[in-house]
Amino acid sequence: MVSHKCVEQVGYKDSLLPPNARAPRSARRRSIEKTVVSEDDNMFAIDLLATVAGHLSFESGSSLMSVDKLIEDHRVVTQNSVKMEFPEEDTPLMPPVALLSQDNSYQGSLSPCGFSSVINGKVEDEAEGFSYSGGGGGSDAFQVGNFSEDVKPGIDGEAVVLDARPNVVVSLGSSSRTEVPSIGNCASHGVRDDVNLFSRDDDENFSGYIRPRVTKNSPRTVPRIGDRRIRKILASRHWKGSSRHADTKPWRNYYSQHQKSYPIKKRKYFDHISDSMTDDYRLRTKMHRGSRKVSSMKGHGTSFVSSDSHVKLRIKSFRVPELFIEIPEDATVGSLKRMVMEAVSTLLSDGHRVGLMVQGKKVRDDNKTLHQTGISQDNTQLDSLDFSLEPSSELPQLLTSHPSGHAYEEVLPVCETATLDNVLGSDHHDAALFPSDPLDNNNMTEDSKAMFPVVLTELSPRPLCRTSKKSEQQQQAAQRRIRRPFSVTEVEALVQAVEKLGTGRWRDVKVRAFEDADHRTYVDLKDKWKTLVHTAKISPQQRRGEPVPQELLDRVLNAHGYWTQQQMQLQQNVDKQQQETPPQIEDTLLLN
DNA sequence: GTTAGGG
DNA sequence: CCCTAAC
Repeated sequence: MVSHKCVEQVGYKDSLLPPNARAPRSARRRSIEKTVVSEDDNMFAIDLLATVAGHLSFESGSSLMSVDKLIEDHRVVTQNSVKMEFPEEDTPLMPPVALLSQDNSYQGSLSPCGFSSVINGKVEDEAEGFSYSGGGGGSDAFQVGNFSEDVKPGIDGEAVVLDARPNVVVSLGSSSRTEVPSIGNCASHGVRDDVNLFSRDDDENFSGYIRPRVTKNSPRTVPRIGDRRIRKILASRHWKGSSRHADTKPWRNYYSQHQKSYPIKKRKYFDHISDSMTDDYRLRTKMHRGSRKVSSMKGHGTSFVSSDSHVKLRIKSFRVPELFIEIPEDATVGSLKRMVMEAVSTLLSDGHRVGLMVQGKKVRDDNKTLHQTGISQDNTQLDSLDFSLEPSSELPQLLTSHPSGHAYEEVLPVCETATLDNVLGSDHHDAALFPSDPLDNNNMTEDSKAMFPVVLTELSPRPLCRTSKKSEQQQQAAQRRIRRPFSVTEVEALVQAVEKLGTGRWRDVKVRAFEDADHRTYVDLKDKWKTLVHTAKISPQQRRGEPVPQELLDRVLNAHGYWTQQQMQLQQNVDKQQQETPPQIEDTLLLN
C-alpha cells in the first residue's frame, strides 16, 4: 500500500518540494507548541541557594563584612533543583555536587526552570555513588543492513543530570501551630497521605543521565506479566510497572540505562513534623579553613583557594519551612511543582529571613563582623555554623491552587482505581507507578534521593476518601497522559532502531529500543518518528523544543527516505506480481 | 494487537 | 498524545 504521501516525502528528501508543503501538519503542531510555551512560562525557578561553592565562598576578602551583608550577598539562587527529604530523617548530607551555574544566579528573583536538576556543562562533583552512564560514539552514516546488534547508540555527552540536589525540605501538612483551612470532607478528616515528588521533571529534556553506580534490585510490586502484549497495554493505559529481567542483548536495555524519568514518587507518610522551625530549616554549612590549599572539591569554580582573611563557607544542605498547598486532585503534577516552586521562591524572597547560628548560638546582631562573631579562618571550631530560614510571620505559607492564575493544561494521571490516594498510598505502589526506575532504590542513601514529602490538602470535588465508587469514574479516569518530550538520547535510540528495522515495524522498534520505557508505546514512537521527519524537513528556525542534533535529523531523513523507497519497491513488486500472475491468484482462490 | 494517518 | 479505521 503506497500512498501518495510516500512519494511526496521522498520528494521532500530530494528537495523537490518546498519544506512547508504540508500545511496541515504545522497547523496540528500549533496546539502542542502552545502547551509547551505555556508550561515553560509557568515554570518558576526555585533555584534555592544551596550548595554553590562559588557563591557561598566568601570572596569579598574583608572580614569586616557584616553578617547581614554576608547573608544578603550570598542569598543566591542557583540553577539547582530541590532535594526533597523528610525532615525527621536526619540523613547524611548530600554531597554538594551542584556547584556550577554561576551564570544562572538570581538574587531574589525567579528564573525559569523546573525542579529538576539539569546541569549543563562538565560537572565534576562529589556525587559518590553515581556514575555518568554516558558514552561517546558518533553515529555512522545510515547504512541499511550494516548494523551490528551490539552497536549502542552514542549519546551526546554534553549535559549531565545530577540527582544530587540541595536538601530542601518542604513539608506540606498540618501544622502543629497553625490551623490549616481545609475544604472538603476528607480534608477535615486529616488526609495525610504524602506525595513525594521526585524532582526529576519529565518535562525536562535530558541529554545524559546519572544513575546509581550500584544497581540494586529494587522491589517491584507488579510482577512481570508473561504476555508482553498484555503488559504493554497495561503500561500504556495505566501506570503499571514491570520488572526488568537481565537482558543479554545490549541494545535492549539501552534506553532504560540512559533514561528513566518519573514525575513523582510517593512514600508513606510519617507523622512527624518538626516542632522547631528553626532547627528544621537549618542550613548546614561547613567552614573551610582559610588556606591556600585547594579543597578536595573538584569542578569549575569550586576550588577553595582562599586568600588570607577570607572565610570560606559551604552550605551543604538547605531546608525550607513548612508549606501548605491546596491543590485540586485533578491538577497536574506540573502545576503542583510550579506551586511548590513558587511557594519556596516566595518563601525565600519575602516570607522569611535568614538566621545565623554559630556553635549553637544565635547571632542576632547583624552589624557584627564575621570576625567578631567568631567566623574566621582561624577558628577551627566552626563546623557548626548554621544558617536558618526564619519565618517573618507566624503563619505558614498557604498556597491556593492557582497561584499564577493559570489553568491546568494537563491532569494528573490516575491509577486504575481513579483515586488519588492510590497514587499517594504507600511505598507499595512505587514500582507500579514508576516502573523500572533505576533511581527507585530503597537502598540508596538519602543523599541521593530526592523526596518531597507533601501532604495534599484535599480540596477536590472528588475527595480521597471516596474510594468506593470507582466504577463509575473509571472511564473518566482515562485521562490524557502527561506530555513527555523525547530527549536527544531517546531520539538517538529511536533513530537507531528505525534505521535497522524500518518505519513499519513500530512494535519491534519498541521492543528493541524502548522495551524498558513503559511510558513509550510503539504508537508514541511512531508519532515521534513522524514529527522527527517533519522536523528534519523544516528549517532549524522553525523547530521548537530541545534541539535535535542535525546529525540525528540527517539520519532520520536518510532512514525515512530509504525505507520509503523500500516500501515503494515492495509495493511495486506486489503490483507486478499481481499483474503477471492473475491466473495463479484465481487458481488459488478457486482451490480454496 | 498493530499499523497508518488524521486530529 | 489521542483517536480511529483498517488489517
